[in-house]
Amino acid sequence: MTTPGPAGSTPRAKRVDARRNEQTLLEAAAAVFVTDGVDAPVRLIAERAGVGMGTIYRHFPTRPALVAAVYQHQVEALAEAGPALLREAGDPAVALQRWAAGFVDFLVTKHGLAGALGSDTEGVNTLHQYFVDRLVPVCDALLDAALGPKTSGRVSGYMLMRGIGNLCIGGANDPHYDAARLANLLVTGALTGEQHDLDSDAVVAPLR
Amino acid sequence: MTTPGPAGSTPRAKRVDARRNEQTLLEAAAAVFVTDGVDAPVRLIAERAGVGMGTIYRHFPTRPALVAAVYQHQVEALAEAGPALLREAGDPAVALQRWAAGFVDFLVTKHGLAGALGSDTEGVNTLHQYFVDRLVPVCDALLDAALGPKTSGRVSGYMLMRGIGNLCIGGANDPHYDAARLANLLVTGALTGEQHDLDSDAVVAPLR
DNA sequence: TGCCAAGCGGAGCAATGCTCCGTATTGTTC
DNA sequence: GAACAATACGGAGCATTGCTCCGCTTGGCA
Repeated sequence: MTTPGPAGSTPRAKRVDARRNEQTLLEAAAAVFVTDGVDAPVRLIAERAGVGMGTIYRHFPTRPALVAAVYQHQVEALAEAGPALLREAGDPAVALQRWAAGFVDFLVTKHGLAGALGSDTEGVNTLHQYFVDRLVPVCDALLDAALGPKTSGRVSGYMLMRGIGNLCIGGANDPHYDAARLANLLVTGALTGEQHDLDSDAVVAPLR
Repeated sequence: MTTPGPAGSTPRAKRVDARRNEQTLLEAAAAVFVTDGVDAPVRLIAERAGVGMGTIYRHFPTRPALVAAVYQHQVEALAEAGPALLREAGDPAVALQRWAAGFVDFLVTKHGLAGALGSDTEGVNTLHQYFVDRLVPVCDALLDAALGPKTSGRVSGYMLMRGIGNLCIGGANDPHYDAARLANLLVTGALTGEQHDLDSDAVVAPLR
């Protein structure tokens, strides 16, 4: 459904200036994201690309969509790294730890990406959606390999990834915060299994 | 330094209308936070309190400061729950797990609090600061009790709390996400200790 | 009662994501 | 090569934020 495809009348290819602008925009956005972080204003990207606001929004329906497009390659690489690690590493648990480390590194390298990923507003966050669709199956496969076939209580790849993603928020500006370390601990916890005897009500009651 | 104190000439007590407005504002803010989440616009709070924008900003220098003031009681309760749990529970590890569960419950109950907490912009986020000052020592004490006196490699209370806080971001709107569960796993990981053999470069290299 | 510091309200500023529409460019058709 | 849609472009403008500024009001002391 994403490629034009020969359904109905041929929808006529994009004009060359359109294609060129799309490319220019991707490059400009990538550059701006490096210098100003993923939260850089759209206007800045437009200016850098020598293009108007409207042009951006014709090519990318929303801001997150642009971000998703910029990082598409890297997400792809990460997705492919999963099976590869499983082959190379002897222990599937190690493979999972390494893959998680790679994911963390990717997120913290791009300032603010993790944060942008987390804002699941309205359920129509393209960025979030794209990451989930592409990477969750990979993560699930790693978990399966490490813990055996999925049991009902086991943590899902989706949860683990969202957890890691959230841990990567706000890492910069804070030398005392180490997202990689925390993610490692989280994965360790996921591999270890859950402690089940908690009854939080004792603590929680006085707080409401 | 926060209370007027008898340094220099007595600075004259606040006027009654000012005190009344401050109280009204705290109540209005609490109410709005419940219905609209912690991210509710300041204008809305002012309107609800029947008060102008300026009044809010005279009483609370910045938006996060208002949020901090609103949740002061609960934070206090959570801080006091730490030592209590340590006394009651036989196992310090269990005490830590329970305390963490209470922290999570507090954060997810208030829509968006965790997110507001995370935005450490400019280093002058009162909200963040307040939580850290009051709760980190408690968390450290629990960790000490569970893992013995602090060793160089051990995760710090600060990191653990920030990690848990981040895990609580975006929990609502997503039935598949369970912050409490992830936090539990993270604490389990922290109690278990770290896996040290990761060499993320193998995964990471192709991503940059 | 008169005075004035303390307090108040809300218009206004700057930043941001996104939309709208008049204008310019492209590529097809003759 | 010229005419003419269809497509694409630019950027002014809208709505929403957090926060500031300043003229007016009011509490409380003398």
